[in-house]
Amino acid sequence: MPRPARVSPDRILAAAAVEFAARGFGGARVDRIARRARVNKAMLYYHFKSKQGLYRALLRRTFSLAAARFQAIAASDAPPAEKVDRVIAGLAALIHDQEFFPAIMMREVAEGGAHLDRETLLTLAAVPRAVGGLVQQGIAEGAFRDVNPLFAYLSMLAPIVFYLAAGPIRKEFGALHLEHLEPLPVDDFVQHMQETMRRALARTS
Amino acid sequence: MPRPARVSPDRILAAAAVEFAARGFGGARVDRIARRARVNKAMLYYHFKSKQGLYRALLRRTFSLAAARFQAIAASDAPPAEKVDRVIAGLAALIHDQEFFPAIMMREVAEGGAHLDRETLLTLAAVPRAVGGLVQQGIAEGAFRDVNPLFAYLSMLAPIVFYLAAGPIRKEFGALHLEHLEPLPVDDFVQHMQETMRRALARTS
DNA sequence: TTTAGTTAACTAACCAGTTAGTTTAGTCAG
DNA sequence: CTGACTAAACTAACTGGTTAGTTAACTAAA
Repeated sequence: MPRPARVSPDRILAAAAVEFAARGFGGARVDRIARRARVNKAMLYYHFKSKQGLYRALLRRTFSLAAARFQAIAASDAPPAEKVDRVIAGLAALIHDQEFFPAIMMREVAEGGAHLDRETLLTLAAVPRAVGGLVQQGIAEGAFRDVNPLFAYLSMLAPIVFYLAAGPIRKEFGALHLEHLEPLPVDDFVQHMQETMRRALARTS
Repeated sequence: MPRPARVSPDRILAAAAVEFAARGFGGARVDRIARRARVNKAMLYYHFKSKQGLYRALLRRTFSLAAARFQAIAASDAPPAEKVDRVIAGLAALIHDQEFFPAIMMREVAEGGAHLDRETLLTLAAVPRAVGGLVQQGIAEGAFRDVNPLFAYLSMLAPIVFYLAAGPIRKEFGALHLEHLEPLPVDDFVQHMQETMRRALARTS
């Protein structure tokens, strides 16, 4: 029988999330992740084999969480417009629990998936597929006008990711006393995006 | 009189743009930038003092270009709705010329402006201010409904930046034969965002 | 001669990954 | 029950390659 782990890999993943979100794959330091997780660096290699392996494990876990959430919304029997509302609010809620998500998402997009293997890419792809499918169904039902589902996916989720990733830099602006760039409640922005998408997808112009 | 530079700092900036966009500040290697620019590494330190100095110079140049473009649109006498159309198309055009822009922008947002000094932050802030001002004017003129200008800025530009930054990763998806994620013409997406924003900002629901 | 521009070679620090060895929990023969 | 045995969990110290930044010598134009 294997001796139960005293150090859960979850603690390493949590520390890795902070480090990768703040500095990116190339800027992240394995020693720093180990120190933050209060774990010997070799334990990290014992559990995840390499820096890349750790990174991929983190992304798979994160993206599958997001995809599951959106698939559940798509499978529900709410009207299409309400599903879109829930997707937008759901992403904001997901990010509330997983603060590192937007930064890592934006970095990985910027990097062109350079550190991802086939399996991780497939997990990531499930996210736009779930949302795109939900939009397509709304079009088929006649609830939405005829838009490209991938376009709709991007126009509803990119602003949320951007807004929440930009929290720290808005704080920097605040320190410079720049008007009109003060932080505002997340819920207000969620509502704004819900209204925007309702108007963007409505069949009657 | 100073001997004219045989190696223009512009070539170093161009090489730096590629490297920083592809790998981020932490992942970028100064030697690689120097090699790509066909310049001795010491020349890079001669002109830009440090890796950080080079990075900041690149961002200042890029952001001031974007801000100037949007300020010109804001100052024109077109109707507000058309100004928004032009801002969206203008960003896409800017990125067409400066392919590295979306990746660097997304990374810097993710990093919370960690490598930026006061001057560079002010240059960056000019971008949302120009666009936000244009929206506010539209509201004052009664052409737009009452929305938060910063929210409008984010919802119109984040999807464009995201879409264009995601080009490489969409290519990866394509290699895995994932349906509905194939690359589509940029102009189609620009049109989609113009229509989305026209609907989102229209005063009559 | 002065000064901006340029270079190859150097260095001190850093960093991903390894290794060799220790501890601990569970197994099982007697 | 018990003590030898096993394998997973864990650690401190190390290694070899890399990296940002420096230096000192050189070139050529004014």
